[in-house]
Formats: sequence, C-alpha cells, structure tokens
Amino acid sequence: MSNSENSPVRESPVPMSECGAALAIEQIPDRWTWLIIREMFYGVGRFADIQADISIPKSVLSGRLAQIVENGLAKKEAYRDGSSRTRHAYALTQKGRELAPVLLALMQWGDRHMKNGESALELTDKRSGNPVKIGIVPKGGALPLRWLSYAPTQKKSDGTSGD
Amino acid sequence: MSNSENSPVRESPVPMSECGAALAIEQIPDRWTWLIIREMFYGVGRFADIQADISIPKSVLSGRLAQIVENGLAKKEAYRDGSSRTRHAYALTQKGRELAPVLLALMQWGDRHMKNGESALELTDKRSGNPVKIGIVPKGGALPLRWLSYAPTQKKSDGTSGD
DNA sequence: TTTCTGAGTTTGACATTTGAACTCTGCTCT
DNA sequence: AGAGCAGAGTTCAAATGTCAAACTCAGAAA
Repeated sequence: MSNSENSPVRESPVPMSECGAALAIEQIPDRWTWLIIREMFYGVGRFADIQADISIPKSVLSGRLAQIVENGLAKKEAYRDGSSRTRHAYALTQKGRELAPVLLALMQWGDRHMKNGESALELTDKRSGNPVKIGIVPKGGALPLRWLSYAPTQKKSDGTSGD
Repeated sequence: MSNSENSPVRESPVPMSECGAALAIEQIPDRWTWLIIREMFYGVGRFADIQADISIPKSVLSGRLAQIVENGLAKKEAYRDGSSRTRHAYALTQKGRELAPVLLALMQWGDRHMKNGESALELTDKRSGNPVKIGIVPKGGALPLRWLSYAPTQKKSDGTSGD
C-alpha cells in the first residue's frame, strides 16, 4: 500500500458503511460461502456435487445457498440432464461472475505463499493465447473478463480418461 | 469465466488441497479476519482502534489477531507514541501486504454492486499520478504494488478539520 | 403404485460467538 | 514510593451456529 506511513493511523479513513470492501465482505462472510462460490466458478452447480467437493454439511450448504441467491450472486436454474429428468443447479449471475478477479487474485496469492508459486490453473487471454494474471493496471487497461480462459495445469501423467 | 460451458461440471477441476484459492481461504476464513486485515491495510494497527472501527468483541479480536500473526500475515510491533510509553501495534508483513490486489478487487466489486460505482478510495500510480485499478493483465504487464497509492475520495464538503 | 434419487429439513450434541466483568502491566501523577 | 489509569487482553455464562445422522418430500422410472 504505502502512503506516508509514519504515524500510526487511529481510525480507518473510510468507515465500514462506505467501504466497498467492507460491503463486499458482508456478502461473502465466511469460509463456506467463499468455497461455494469457488465451486460455481469451476462450473460445479449441483447441490450434491458441491457438497461432495468441499465436504460441507447439507444443512449448512442449504442455508448458504439461500443467502447467496438472496444476495444475487447466483440463481437456481432448471436444466435437462441428457434426456432425462429435470434437475436444478446453481449458477453464478453476472454479479457473481464479476467476482472472478477477486477469486483469481486470491488464488494467485495462495499459489505464491502456500504452493511455492505453483499454480493449478493456467489463465490465458483466449484471443491471443498469451498467459495473463490479475494485477494493478492503468484504468482502462484491463482485459475484459470474457476474454479470460483457464485450464488446469498439467499434473504428472494422469492416466488420461479415468473411467 | 467462460470455458466451453455446456454440460454441467460434476466435480471441480482442481481439488481443494491443490487450489491456491482454497488454501488462501483457509488463512482468511471469516468476516472478522477480512475486516481486521482491511483495517491493517488502512494502517490501523492498535487493538483498541481496530476494535472501535469494526465493532468486534475483544475476545474474538484477540483470537483472530493471534491466528493472523500465526499465519504470518501480520506481526506485533512495539513503537513509541510521541515520547510517551511503549505501545504495540499489529502491522502487515510482506505476505499480508500482498493481499492488496485481493482486497482492492473486492473493493472494486463492492463499489460497483453495492455503491453504484462510487468508490471511497482513489487508486493511482504514484509515479505518473494516473488512476489505476485491479484487472486482468498480460503476464508481466502489471504495475508493481509499491507504485500504488491511494487517497480517500472527496466526499461532499466535509467541514474539514472536524472538532 | 412402488421405488429411487436428488435436494433439502429436522434433530440434538457440540463448538463458537457475544458482551460484560475481571485481570495484568507499565506508565503517569502526586 | 504508592495510587490511579489506560491499553490489551482473559474469563465467564448465555445465545447462536455447526455437525452428522436421520428424516421428509417431489419427480421420474419401473
């Protein structure tokens, strides 16, 4: 950050009620909510699938999903699985999708500090195919979200088609 | 995000234990931890000041600070207030400071979706003075964190020097 | 109609959070 | 030196939230 950081600051320059960060935190207040949104980013939207991936108790998942929908981050959608029964899945709304930079910045930070810089996901500009990251840019200089593409980094030989 | 997003994904492509985002979330698991880190970003580091700003119970603050220090996001430092007694304050470490893009991306999101795009903080490149933001950039194209400067946005006439 | 399955809700034991009261330490005042 | 005070916690009981297992319910399949 680094402003003139000499004397201790006694009070935040921006009160909670006017700070975008604080307001955002109210919408994603806990670990479970973050992890659920992470799942949805990866495209995992069905109740049981989310539950299995992150090992969340059903009762908690149900409550968190309700909040997430209430806050407009995701919505519940019906879809047709193959040609079979109607199913439901939660999918991010535009508002939810716009959390991508946050989640990706978090991922970059986690990769750097908890995984010695090894990322499990490769981000690229889908126009050029060039690698991208989240960072500080001159206003107007960022690539639009819809150009972003990601692919899991190749792990050691994975036996390819498992099943 | 937008990969080939047709069939529903049944499982996250990156397991929790290898996902930088999931690992990061473990270090900042709840609302209070986020808010405390927000305070430290603003330079607020003293126990009582943090407590007053975010209205956290002392017992919880004390526990969260211990975790934050344990995770290496901040450290407790002694300093001399004026010429008076020794005091202590918590200050972000390098690791903690590198959360800036996450927090700022969160702020941008909050400003856009909860404040009609009005930000309480103006970010600039401190060399050029040009406004900056957090976004997707070609790898190597981001400005270094230390060039970032911020200032509270002018609110409607604030009577200056309150008191 | 019965069965199955995905998506919850309910339950009751356990854990965490709250807010108030209490402690401890190191100045500062007399 | 001794009393007082303020900052930075700790301790406690009540309220709230979490967990895992058992239960419910609706729609499709047999």
